[in-house]
Amino acid sequence: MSVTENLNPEQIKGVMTTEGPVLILAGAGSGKTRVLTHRVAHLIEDMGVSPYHIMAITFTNKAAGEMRERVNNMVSYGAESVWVATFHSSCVRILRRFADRIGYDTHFSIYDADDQKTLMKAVCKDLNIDTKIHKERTFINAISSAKDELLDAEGYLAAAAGDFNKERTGQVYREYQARLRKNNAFDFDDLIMKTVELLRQDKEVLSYYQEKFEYVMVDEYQDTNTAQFELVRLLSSGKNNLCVVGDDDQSIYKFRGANIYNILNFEKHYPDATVIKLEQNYRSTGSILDAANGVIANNRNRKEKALWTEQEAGEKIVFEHFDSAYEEADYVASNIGRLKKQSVFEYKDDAILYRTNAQSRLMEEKLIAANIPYKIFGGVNFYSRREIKDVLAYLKTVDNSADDLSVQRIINVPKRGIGQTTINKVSEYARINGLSFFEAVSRGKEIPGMGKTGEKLNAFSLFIDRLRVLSEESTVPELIRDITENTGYIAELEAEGTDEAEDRIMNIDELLNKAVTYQTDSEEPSLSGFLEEVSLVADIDNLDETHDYVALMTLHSAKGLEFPNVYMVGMEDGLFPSYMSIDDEAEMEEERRLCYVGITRAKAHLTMTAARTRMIRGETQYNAISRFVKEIPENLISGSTYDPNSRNPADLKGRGESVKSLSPVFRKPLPVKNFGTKIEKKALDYSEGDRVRHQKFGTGTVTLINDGGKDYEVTVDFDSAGTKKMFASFARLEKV
DNA sequence: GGTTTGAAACTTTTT
DNA sequence: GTTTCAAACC
Repeated sequence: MSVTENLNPEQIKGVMTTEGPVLILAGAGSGKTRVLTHRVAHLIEDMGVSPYHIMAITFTNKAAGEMRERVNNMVSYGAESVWVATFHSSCVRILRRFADRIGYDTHFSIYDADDQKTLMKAVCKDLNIDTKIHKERTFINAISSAKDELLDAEGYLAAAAGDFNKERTGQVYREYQARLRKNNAFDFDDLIMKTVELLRQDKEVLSYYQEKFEYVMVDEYQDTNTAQFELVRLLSSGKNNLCVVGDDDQSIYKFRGANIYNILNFEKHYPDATVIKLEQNYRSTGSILDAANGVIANNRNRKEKALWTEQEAGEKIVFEHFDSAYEEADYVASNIGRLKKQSVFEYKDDAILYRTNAQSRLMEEKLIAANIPYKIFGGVNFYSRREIKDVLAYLKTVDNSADDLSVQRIINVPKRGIGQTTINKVSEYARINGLSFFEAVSRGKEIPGMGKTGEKLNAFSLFIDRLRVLSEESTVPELIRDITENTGYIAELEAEGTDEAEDRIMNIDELLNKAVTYQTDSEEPSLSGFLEEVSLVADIDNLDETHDYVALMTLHSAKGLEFPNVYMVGMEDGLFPSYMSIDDEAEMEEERRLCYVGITRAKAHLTMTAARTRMIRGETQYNAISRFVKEIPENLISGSTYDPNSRNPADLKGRGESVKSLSPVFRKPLPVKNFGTKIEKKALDYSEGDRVRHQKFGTGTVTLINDGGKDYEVTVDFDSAGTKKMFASFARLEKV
């Protein structure tokens, strides 16, 4: 088949312009993956380029997998030799081969956010920094940003001169980095930065890759950071055939160091660049597209473009406003159920998108109640569960005994009678003698003052040594089985007998399944390879085509996906846009881009919802309708509770005005729902100064009663539970 | 050395 | 409302 079949003229230009730097500005749903895959096929089939010389970098494994599959279907043979990988796994691949050239062992560990925090805690302790005052996270974030900008510890310290706080961070950075080095470990940011360091330092390695990668393509270019840009620049500067694809309107990872100027200034970096704009949208209906355009038009800092579609307007966007987040979730669940029953949409057509992971809980509850299958992506990562991290720590210990963090995590899991005191002694011994923690453990009996515990240390090190021998010839699943059985880890959980313990056993089984899959699917299975795979997968990578469930995820995770029927929930100022970004224009624009991403995920139908009251961290919040909803042209919106002029109920309450008299939405009776959260104002049988009883907090004295219009807000000074503010209808206080 | 309990912090987004 | 962490107790 011809590679230009079914492509529009601009797409064809993107496919055919193979030489030199190319910037493809691809609006949402404009077929950028199509262009990229056809481009690869064109290079191989029509131009005779060897697949070995082609590189395509993506952000997620899912995107990489899709591209590989589609290329596979288009070219006759050799597609598997194309280097299609994420930024991080590309770097791991390079480092696994050449890390020894920058002073690391190629059996390195990869540290995730939890590991970083543990390590940082130890660093702060050593430097006598009180983590109550200076949070580990603050240091980690500062170091991460520095690494995104390719600034090492010495550079950071040099730039910090005179600034006391920055100097402290610089010292923390230096020590943190020394520890990573000692543990033979990289954190996520290191993977990129150290690869750049390797390529800059070692001309041989650099020219090896420059000669290899004759054609380099980068997807989601708007989300690259400075380090990633430099990596791409280095790798592609052999033949200088670099093609980047992105959409500045979908840049949503500034907080992670993404540098939007990489795309905005691409033509400055590469003055001879060909710029191609893909503006025809093939995904969404006219209404959805107009809504997205209406919102994004409010951003000032963007490249002008006009996304258009040949599709009809289709259905209007539905907006519904509820009294509480419960009612909101209930509406979404019953709506999904109804559409399924009417055969309008399958479950797999539906996605519920939210700003924060915490919002998933309520949705989950209502979906369970409605008996609707669903799957939550993101949130608590499978690989960050305790039992999984424990098993992985064993594997990391076997793979890289210099990884003190992993050794210390499992040396007393399950309990072996090796406590903190012993660990401190061993650490001290290791430090004095310049050994790794594990080496010190092996010499446990030599450590002064160790006594009987020395035997326990010895037994542990022999166990690990045996595993290490075993790992030489056995498979990863065998190794995991050996660990969980011979340590008594599973037995301990079984003995516990709680539901939670059962869940943990199931999770370990799941890990075992993944190991089996890895062992059979991978060309050259190895322990390092398995550990690498589990470190670098994102939850979203597991969303497949054949599923039969509703997908729940954050707006961030949804980038790059599409669904026929999308619900954007929690459309409230303070939640989305987040209160964190409300008085910063740049951050507000990023939130707006996030909204744009959300809207453009929808193909046929889009519903937005908001709640007047919502519990956040145990406190009730009052939020106004998101400004983004109001930025959508009014004629595109329908919905029984839509009122663009509705005001924040909290503002009204403060001035003692009745909410009812001001906001027309409140006058419309909402359909009565048959669950117990409906707010109903009833006369109270107690007043200020009375003694009352609460189910949970016990007895107390009423100090204040506020008329909030719809409900009374009662402040009670409890005898033992302190002062609490609550709504009368929820609190069900009893006069005593 | 291990377990229990209560306070305190946390939530914006993640490869 | 949940999770994490330290102190106090066993």
